Amino acid sequence: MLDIKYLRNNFEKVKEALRNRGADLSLDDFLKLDENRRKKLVEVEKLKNKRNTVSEEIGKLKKQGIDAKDLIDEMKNVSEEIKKLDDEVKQIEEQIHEILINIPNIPHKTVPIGADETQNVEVKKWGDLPGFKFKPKPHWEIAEELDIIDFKRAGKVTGSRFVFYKGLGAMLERAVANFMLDLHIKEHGYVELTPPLIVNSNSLVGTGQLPKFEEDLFKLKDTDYYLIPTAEVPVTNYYSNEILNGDDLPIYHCAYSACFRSEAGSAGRDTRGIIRQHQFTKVEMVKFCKPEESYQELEKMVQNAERVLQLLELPYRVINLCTGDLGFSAAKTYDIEVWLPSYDSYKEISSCSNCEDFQARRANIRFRRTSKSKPEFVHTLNGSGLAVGRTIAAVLENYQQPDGSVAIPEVLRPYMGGLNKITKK
RNA sequence: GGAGAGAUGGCCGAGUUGGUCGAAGGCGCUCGACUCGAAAUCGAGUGGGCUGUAAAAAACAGCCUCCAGGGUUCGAAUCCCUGUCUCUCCGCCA
Repeated sequence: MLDIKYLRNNFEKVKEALRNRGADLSLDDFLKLDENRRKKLVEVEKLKNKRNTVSEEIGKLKKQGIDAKDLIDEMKNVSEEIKKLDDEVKQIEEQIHEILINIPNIPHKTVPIGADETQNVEVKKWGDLPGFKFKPKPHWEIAEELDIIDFKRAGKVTGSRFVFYKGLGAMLERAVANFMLDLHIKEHGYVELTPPLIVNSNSLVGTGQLPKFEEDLFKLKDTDYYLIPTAEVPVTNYYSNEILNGDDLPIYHCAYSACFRSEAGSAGRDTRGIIRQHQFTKVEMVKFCKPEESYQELEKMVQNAERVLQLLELPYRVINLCTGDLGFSAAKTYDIEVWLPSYDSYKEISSCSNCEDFQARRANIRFRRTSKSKPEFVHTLNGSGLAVGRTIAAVLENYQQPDGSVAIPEVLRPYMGGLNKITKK
């Protein structure tokens, strides 16, 4: 959510920023509503002041046993008038809130201006692409042949876009997750949280998935609960409605969780394999920091995510998303894309965003620089570190051998009981 | 799921026959005095949001805020309704 004062005073600037994002929003009503609200507030506050002072007087008179009937009658009218005006103000405020809550974040000045993903800017490339001397297979074929992922039975048990990991596949899933967690906890300074996988709508508004993107979520019937689409939601909201101590910032949390996405509107995309699932696991990184340090923290977070791929020795590139490709809450986002031979291209495996104070304002997360200072909104960041399913796909494809087996990356072996290879039975 | 109790400021905790209650008292914290310094003691201060004076800061004034949302009333922390959460007991369960 934008600061209402900022919007009021930088109206044209905001409109331009939204145009760059391709967000077609009409803000025309805003200024009028805003002005009207303040006019009405002055009016009603004056009346409330009168009511407060006179009511106090009535109390005093009654204590002395003096009849205050005239004053009470007068106040009846005042109270009615107040009720009427209060309703009007409330209605206006709802309209203003409706507008504010649907405005996406303003892109940072270092974000390239562009209409869509074709105008994203590659900022880094790492690693050598595998030079196969045989025809590499896509991960779903490798996995089925090794009997480590079962697509068919998941379809039977649940439906499309679900899988069972099986045997060494299931172990690999745990290994990848534990490797990532240990790295972030022990070397990058993150404190692990195991979050609820179900959150209420308020939390989803806090991080920006609601109210605009409800169709992407799984909602639990007849409740206010949703399955989380990412651990970013519970972890960011962990500090909602709190005022943090400035000395404790920056705060780093990581969380391993399942994520649930309806994938509405992506029918037909990535239908094979484990790239696009309704349920997948992910290690998420979330940071809370002071405004002046958030961009430096974003760079560090990207490095933390990159480190996972470097240690796994998987080739990747880093992309600076352009204005037209930014997510709703993000002011700046780097995507990390891993090399996937079956796609003959790079595929997103992490997305690291600085949301500045956009989520903090929605979720009301503040901090005090010193015990005497006024509260300020923190900046929040989030990034995948990494998506586990896509990492497994990348490992299977990049580490496949001519005989159909898959070598296990060095750093994962301790997590696989020392195993160095997954072979056919 | 059934029965009961509760939710007050950073924390503890008064206030529940409605009327100077934004809220006693204590702790904590900040500043000052005392001290070579510290402790102890004494004094002062100490929530948040919104609006106006104003374009902004300091300041001042007003409004809102005692879990949330409604209601009764001239007036609600106090009364009524709904919801959320916490605790105790019973049942069930990993």
